[in-house]
Parts: sequence; structure tokens; C-alpha cells
Amino acid sequence: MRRGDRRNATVVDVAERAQVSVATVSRVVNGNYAVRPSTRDRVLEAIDALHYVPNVQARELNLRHSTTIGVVVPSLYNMFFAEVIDGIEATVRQYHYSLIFNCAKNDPQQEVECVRALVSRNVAGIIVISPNTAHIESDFYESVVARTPLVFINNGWQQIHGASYVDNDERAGSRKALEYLMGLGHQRILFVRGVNSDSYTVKEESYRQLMQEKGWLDEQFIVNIGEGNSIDTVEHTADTLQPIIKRLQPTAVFCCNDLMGIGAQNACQRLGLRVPEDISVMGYDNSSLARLVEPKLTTMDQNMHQLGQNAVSLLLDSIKGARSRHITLQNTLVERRSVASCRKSED
Amino acid sequence: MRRGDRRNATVVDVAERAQVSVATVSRVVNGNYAVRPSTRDRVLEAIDALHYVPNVQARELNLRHSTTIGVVVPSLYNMFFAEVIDGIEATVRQYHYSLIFNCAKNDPQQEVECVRALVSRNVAGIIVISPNTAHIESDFYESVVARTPLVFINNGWQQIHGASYVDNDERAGSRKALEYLMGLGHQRILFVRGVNSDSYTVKEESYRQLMQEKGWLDEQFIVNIGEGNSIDTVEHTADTLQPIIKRLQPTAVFCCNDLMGIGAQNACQRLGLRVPEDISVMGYDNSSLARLVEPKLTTMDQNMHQLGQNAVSLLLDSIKGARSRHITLQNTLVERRSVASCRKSED
DNA sequence: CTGTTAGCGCGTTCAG
DNA sequence: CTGAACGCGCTAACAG
Repeated sequence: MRRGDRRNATVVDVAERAQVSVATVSRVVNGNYAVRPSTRDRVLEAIDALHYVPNVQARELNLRHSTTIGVVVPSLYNMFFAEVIDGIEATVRQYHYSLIFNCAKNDPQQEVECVRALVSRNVAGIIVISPNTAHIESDFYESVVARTPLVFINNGWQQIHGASYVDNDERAGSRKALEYLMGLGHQRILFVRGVNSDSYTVKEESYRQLMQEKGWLDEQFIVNIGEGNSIDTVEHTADTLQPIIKRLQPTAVFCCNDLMGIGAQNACQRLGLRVPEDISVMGYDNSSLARLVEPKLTTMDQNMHQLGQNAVSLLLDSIKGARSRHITLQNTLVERRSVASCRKSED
Repeated sequence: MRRGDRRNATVVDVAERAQVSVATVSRVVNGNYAVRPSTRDRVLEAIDALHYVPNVQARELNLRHSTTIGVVVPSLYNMFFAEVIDGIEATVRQYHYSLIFNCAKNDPQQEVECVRALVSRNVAGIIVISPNTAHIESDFYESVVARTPLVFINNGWQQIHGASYVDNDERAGSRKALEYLMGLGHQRILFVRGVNSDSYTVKEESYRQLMQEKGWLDEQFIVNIGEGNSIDTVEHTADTLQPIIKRLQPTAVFCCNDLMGIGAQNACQRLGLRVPEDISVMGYDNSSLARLVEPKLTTMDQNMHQLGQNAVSLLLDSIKGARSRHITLQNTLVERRSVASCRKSED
């Protein structure tokens, strides 16, 4: 069946067939003004017969307000993002908005392009998840926010005037996690981070500060495994950590996300180390990945779904003209099976 | 900074400032007709000064052709989908199209609503991944395809006239997988499937046929664990399988996707069974999840990225007026660590 | 209750 | 090379 030649029905077609004006058609479609039942039925019949579907694009052009919002995400290979998007999509659809989705492939340059595309699509607002703000000229986002409401999710660092934020307090969260580990007697704690996200840096600061306080800080224990959200992060973390764990003999390893946590667990397994008996591993995010592996990962919950919901609320408020706001969520510890007391301190 | 009151600049504003007509502005923006350099510069200057961004929506309305395509997916909690979407998004963006994304939450009803929303958004075409065709009145998709080009990914079952398809030959793939297991000496093969996707049924047919041929078919060995793409699939599979594996003592378990495969592996672990020494576990998809766990899952590769790319090509062709096509990809075996020869047959 | 009309922002004839 | 005018599909006045 060839198609495309056949023009889709418009209000005019419906109006003709129902012997009414276009205004009446519009009124029955939108149900915002009274229409005599009998003419209403005629219009409905025509709509049905012609398979008429209103053109949202045209309506929005007329109304000068869009009902689609744009989302840009660094990657889909970390369940963390998938879960945030899941929350966003559900909330957006509930408000009868649509979602234009863009993936920046962990690349600041592509992030900028994605946002630009969204702006020219005339979206009502934009949500950027874990932006690479540090690698982007700061006035870029400022020029965006001057035109389109903007919400950042987990942008630990830079503040764009006029944008809204929904963040996790990753500084406090990582501190909580580290204190938990220390409370279990761990001193030799390996810190594992990635690149291209401010959240790693925030966590590293917590780590440095805490370890400094205790006098345990050792630069060797801070390891950067590079890209932290790609398909290869797990494998790469495992490969990188294997020799390091062997050499440094940490009793616990704190990872900046669950992907790295799983990688760390795999490294231990290869080394013949039992988790958590011989070494504890802690993740961050509480993505569904954390429950996939055995032993299930102890981790900090980032409430991805809430993150998404809140971002949409803030954005919708902003679209309605409210001023920008800042929501900070607290991360909670999720104790599972990958962390235990430090053996050496128990002896 | 409050915003929204300030109207964004349009062609008219630019034209005024540059002292030219709107037509000229349009010409320099689209670069499709010659414009004298000096006026061109004036226009460019005005565009810059006014922060003018073309309104794609208006342009498309005028041109009567959209450059956004819609995707609906059952869930994001299976990496399989995330990877297909990744492929789609990359390809779509490369052609300067945008992607409207909808998640049907594994619910046929929501799938219909998502597609409807896409149609009224006036998208140029729609891709539906793993549709629930069996649970949807067949004329729904027929009415959609009469209006909007449509491509299905992995819709093993029903054929909608006029739609394009990119499928994996899961019938042959599952057969290949099962024969591989049998070639390793396995007879007591547990078959694990889910609900709400035709692909499970296709695989079950392969299983039945093959087991029938060998005279090994036993209904008890076919288990349906319910929803196969949710956040709880892994856990639920593990819980369901644990008693069954104990009772039936299979030497291998074949799972319809990697999520279930991981669940099966976890069930074995809880039972104190070593994979693959005591029992083999095989997944399906070769999603990135398969490489996360230890031992890494042996599985059938569904080439998610290619699936996405091909779907976009087919859709774009369709949009240009080409007739519908059908691409079938072959699944290839990916041998990793979760499958071994059957012990009992080696004795 | 209903019809007529203007205009959303844009690109494209068609004349100059 | 440039401008005036039309229309994409729709809704919101404004009249009746």
C-alpha cells in the first residue's frame, strides 16, 4: 500500500462534510464551547468517517505554546539514566505533554547540539540530566535559559542563573557512605571515579576531606577509570582495578556509581577475593543493576524516579511562569550484601 | 530571571532590523537561493543580535512534512531496549530528525495511546519496538499505517499490511541455541519465557518442536515467569526458578532474554549450583547486561544497534514514498562462560 | 448556538 | 537578486 499522496483530513474537510464551519469543528474537538447535540453528532460522524486527527503542531503554532518537552541524557548504558527517563516520561505523559529525547553520547559537544536542536524545535522546556557544564562555555546555557525554561538534574557544580535544579546532595551522600564504611572499621578505602561529570568531583572532595581528617589520605587510593557511563565501564573498571587492588590491598572500595561497583566486584572475584568477606564493595545510585548481581550491591539510593518527577514539576511550573527553584534530595543508604565489617579491625 | 513574557524573535523581526523582506531572511537562513553578500551580512547581523532561532514547527507546517519520528518501546528496564533506542537515536539525529519517545510500560493499552499521541503529533513516521500486536485489535495498526509510515522491530507474529518490519529470525536463533545446548549433551533443558510478547511464543515453538523430535518434551520444563522486561524480572525469575530447578534437576536452562538468564544464574547460585560446572545457563539478546555478571552469560546476539539503524532506514525510505519492506537479521551465538558440556553425558 | 475572519511563523511561488 | 502575497491547519475573537 503506497501512501503519502493521500492528504490527511483537516478541519476544513470535516466542516464540509458535516455542513458546519471550521469553528464548530474546533469547538467539538476541544469541547470548550457549547454546541447543539445534533450538530455535534454530525461533526463526530464526519470526524470518524474521514479519520480526522487534529494536527497538534498547527494548534500549538496558533496557541503559541508547545506541549513537548525535551530531554538530553549523556548515555543510556547506565540504568541510572534509563530510570530517570522512565520517571520523566511517565510524568510528562500524565500531563499530556510529549517527550523529545536526545542522547549526547557522553560528549559535551553533542550535548550542546542536542540542546540547540531542542530549542529550535520550539519545545516548551528542556531537562538536562547530568550535564557536562564544566566543559561547556557557561554562557551557552545562559542564552538557552533566556529563551526556554531549563531544569538540570544532578548538576553538582555550576549554577546557571534562571535555571531550575533538582539535585541529590551527593556531597552529604558520599560522606554518609564513607562514614558507614569507616564505621565498619575500614581504613584502606579505594575511591573509584570517572570523568566528564561534576558529580565525581563532588564525591572526591568528600572523600579527600574525610580521609584527610582521619589522616588516612593516600593519593594512590584515588583512581579514575575514565568514562563512567559507557557500555564498557564495567569491564574497564574491572581491568583497571584488578592490579590496583592486588597491590594496594584495600579492605573496601567505594565506587561513584553502580556500574563501577559491579566492575569492582568482578575484579575482586577474578582475584579470588570474596565479597564481602575479604573485601567490601560499595556502589552509588541504587539503579536496578545493583540488584542484578550476586552479592547484591550495597549502595546509595539516588531516587531516580523522584528525580524525574521533580524535574518535570519544576519545568512545568517554570513554563507557567514560576521563578526557578532548587530541590535537593537526600541519598539514603541501601544495605545489601556487598559490604561487611573490616576483618582486620575485628581481629 | 522571569521569562516567557518576552516574545522570541521571528523572521519579521529580523527582516525589519535588516531592512529586507521576510523572504530574504528565509533565503539566507535556508541558503537555497542566491542573496547578495552585503544584504546577507545585514541579515546575519540581525539574526545574531535578535538571537533569532528558526521555528521548526512553523516551517514544517508550511512544508507539510515533519522531521520528527516517534518511537514506542515497552520498557526501559531491559537494556535490550535501551540499546535499540541508542541505535535509533544516533541514526535519526544523523539525518537531522528528532525523536519523540514513549514508553508503554509493558501495557498494550498504553501502547495504543502512545501511538495515537504520536500520530496526532504529526510525526513523519513511527517505530514500535516489540509491539503487543497479539493483544491489540488488528485494525488499529492498519488504520495507523494508512496515515503514517510504520516500522516494527521484532514483531514476530502478526503482519500489518503496509508496515515495514525489521526482525530477528528468533525461530532460527532459538533453534540454533537449543541445538548448541543439545550438542553439548544437554537433554533436560528448562525453557523460561515471559508474557506479552510474541517473541516468547516463537521461541517456545522452536523448543517444542526440537524437544518433540528428540522425544524429550515434558510440559513441566516449560515455565512462564510473567512479565519479562520489568525491573523485577531478574528477582522474580530467580524466585520462580529456584524450586523448579531443585525439583526438575535440569542440566541446562534456556532463557528467552538476558534478564531471565541472569535471574536463572542467581537461582542456581542460591541453590549452591555452580554455573557452568553443575548447570548451564543460556540467555538471549546479548544486551550489555550479559557481560555484567559473572560468569558472563552465553547468549544469542540480537544486534540491537543494527536493529535500530535498519528500522530508521526503512522508515526514512517509507517516508520518501518507498513501499514497505521486511528485513530479517540472523542471531548469532555468543559463547561466553555460562554454558558447558553436560556432565552426566560425559560420564 | 454558529459562522467569518485574522493570524501563529514560515517558505514559496510569482513579479519585478 | 529582492519583495508581496498566499497558505499550511488550527483557534480565538467577533458578530450574528
